[in-house]
Amino acid sequence: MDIKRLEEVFRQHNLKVTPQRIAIYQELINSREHPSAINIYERIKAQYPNISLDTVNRTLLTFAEIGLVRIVEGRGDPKRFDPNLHPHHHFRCIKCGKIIDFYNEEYDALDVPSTLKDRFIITSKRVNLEGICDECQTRSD
Amino acid sequence: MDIKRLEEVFRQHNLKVTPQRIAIYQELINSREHPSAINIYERIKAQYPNISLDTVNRTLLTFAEIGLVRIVEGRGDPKRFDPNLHPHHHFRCIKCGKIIDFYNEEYDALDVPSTLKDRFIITSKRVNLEGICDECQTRSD
DNA sequence: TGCTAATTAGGAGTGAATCCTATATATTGT
DNA sequence: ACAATATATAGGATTCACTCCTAATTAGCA
Repeated sequence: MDIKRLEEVFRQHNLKVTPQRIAIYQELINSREHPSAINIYERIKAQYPNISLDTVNRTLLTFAEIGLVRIVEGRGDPKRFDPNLHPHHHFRCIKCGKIIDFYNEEYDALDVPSTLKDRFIITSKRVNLEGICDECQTRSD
Repeated sequence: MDIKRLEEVFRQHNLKVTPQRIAIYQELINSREHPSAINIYERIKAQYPNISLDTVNRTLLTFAEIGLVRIVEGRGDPKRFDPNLHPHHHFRCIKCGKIIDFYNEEYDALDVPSTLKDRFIITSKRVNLEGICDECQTRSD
């Protein structure tokens, strides 16, 4: 998504186009590792030394609300954010915490059981894999 | 799992059989809502007024390590615990946070893509659904 | 029953996220 | 271009969920 389009999305949701918002989004799409708010905050300080962590956090949550990013599913540690809106799934390494996107049409096509579909509004369906990544397998610790 | 069997599991892992450990496990299996450490702590205080939150937390993490419970996947809020070791999946309500177990053989039988199987050791595979539960749909808020 | 290592209680400390409020800024109308 | 105003931000205080530390206790064994 280019900046023009991003500004459009902001305006569609009555959000002002601020340099902080744009910088935060750019930092997010330029990183492949599903960063946390603090990751983003640390990196963005080079460009905006006075930016506050609260702004980064608030902005990322706003992005999640308007569907511009997703909060990655995990186990209670710092929230991590994902700007990839294409259907995909995650593998998470239980040793180093690395999260890897993967695509799989069989997973995308899974049906939701009708007992659930009848009772709940389903907004998201993801397959989450966990295990030990290649690097952590060879690392001697 | 009855107490006899539980004590056996503790001993198998060289964990001492303490009344706190037993009470925490019982509290967990007696609740259907995937409670957090603080939930358990609050409830158990009726029985053990002096139990410390640290004990509850530490114990639950120990249980997770030996595979007696699972930490539920979520989005960075307090960790929640699940004593159900049968293959199952979760629906989570994005409004009230309720988590509902469901069983589905198609989901259980999903293959892991070989590109991942070759590279990583897979220890867990879960389908996570999200949406709005029946109660939150009718609730007027 | 006494010994020893594991466990616990309670309080201090930490890290992430949120709240508060005065200041600054993006947008709208003129 | 400028003023008005509603939003957003910075920075600090606060809250929340753990996690660490240490002295006292206790389970399990000899």
